[in-house]
Amino acid sequence: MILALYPQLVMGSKKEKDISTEEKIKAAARKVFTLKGYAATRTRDIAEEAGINLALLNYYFRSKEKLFELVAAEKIQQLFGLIGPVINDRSTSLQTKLERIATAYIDTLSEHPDLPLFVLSEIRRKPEWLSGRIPIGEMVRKSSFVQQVREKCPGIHPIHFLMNILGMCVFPFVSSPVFIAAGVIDNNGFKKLLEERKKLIPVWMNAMLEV
Amino acid sequence: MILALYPQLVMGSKKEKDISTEEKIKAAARKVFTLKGYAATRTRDIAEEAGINLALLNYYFRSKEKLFELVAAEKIQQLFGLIGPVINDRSTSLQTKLERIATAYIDTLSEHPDLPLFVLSEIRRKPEWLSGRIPIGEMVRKSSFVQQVREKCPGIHPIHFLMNILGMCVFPFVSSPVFIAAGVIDNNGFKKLLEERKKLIPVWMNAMLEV
DNA sequence: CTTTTTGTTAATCATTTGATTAAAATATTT
DNA sequence: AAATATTTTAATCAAATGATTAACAAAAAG
Repeated sequence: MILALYPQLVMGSKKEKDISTEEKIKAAARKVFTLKGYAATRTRDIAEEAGINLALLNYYFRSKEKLFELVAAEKIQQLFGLIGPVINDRSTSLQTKLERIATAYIDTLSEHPDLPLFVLSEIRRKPEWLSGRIPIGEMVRKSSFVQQVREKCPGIHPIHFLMNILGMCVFPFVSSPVFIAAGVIDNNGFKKLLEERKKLIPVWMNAMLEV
Repeated sequence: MILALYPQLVMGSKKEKDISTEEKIKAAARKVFTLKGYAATRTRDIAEEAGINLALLNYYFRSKEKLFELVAAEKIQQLFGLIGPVINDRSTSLQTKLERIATAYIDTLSEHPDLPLFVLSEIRRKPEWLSGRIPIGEMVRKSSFVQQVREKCPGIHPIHFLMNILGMCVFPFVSSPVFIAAGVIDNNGFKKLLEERKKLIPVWMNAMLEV
């Protein structure tokens, strides 16, 4: 009866308004956490961003930590969820996979530019976070992608090529603040660069695999 | 006479022991800041790591912020100082430059694996930090490297290739916690991979430039 | 309409944390 | 050795911050 403290945990007890408020907080948390990281984020920042009273945050999510874990899990899924279906698809050629990885990552990260640095930082801070979840290791090793790379280029460990394509897709986003602050390129130039890379990266990857 | 508060600022007033203590604090700050970032670092962590009283930190460096700026400037220099001399050397071939960049970065980052994520995170947090310093933009655009890339591959913006080689060198270090936590590779495998990459990256870069 | 449950707020707590102070210890100068 | 200057420490401060509480408002149930 009085056990409906922490509504998030009570299935079916949600009313229209709850969802709206809870979602407002989650959206604010996503924004602030990904922008500033866990340590630099104050629960008051999130509350303000969400336009709600600070106490509500704890009412819905109990603690900063709990709210963060929710957001982090979501973000990790967002980043790594992309690659699984592509590299495991046995019906596509290696060429197609390379094209799909490049466009999928560049398109997604264009809309969430701070996703990679956030995830990489937080996983380094707490690696066990990832260890527990989906066994990415298995998935990668048994993937059709690794199989195809191994056939095409037997002398070299396939992880090299996974690192290369991910690096070429992701690195521009983690390094863009540097390139822009350094005056090497401006915001529009960066956008144009990304469009070009969608087509260039698969071509480059092919060239590397031919070596 | 009593103006020797904050000894760091008073030239020539340093005694043997000062340097030792000051350096102990700086070394601790380097370690903790690069490992945890600015926000997650407590001055007490640094004091403990250095084996000194907390007040001494403020005695020597006035504030957390000041100490951090010292460390950050050093780390930024450490990361970007590497590339300047190489890409500006007009007496070397493009091939040689590629080899030098790969070995310089992989060797340096092998000893300071958390350097890139630290610098990238902190520059994103405060981009004006970089803007004020050395004009990297100028240096890159006028570099012999960019010149040579432009000649070899006129159709494609040279920044692509700068991003590619930096990405292929740096990305393994920022992503290694992920690959290791995910069980895709272990620590020894990672070391071996890095050794291989020193030779492979220049070869791959050449292949890309031929496309 | 009354009662009960759920959602929201302002005020407050307890802890953490960056920084300071005043005094003690150590070194340097005269 | 005495006087002075410098380094180090323990104790403390004030602000920031995550979290709670108690009261109130709104909604749902009876």
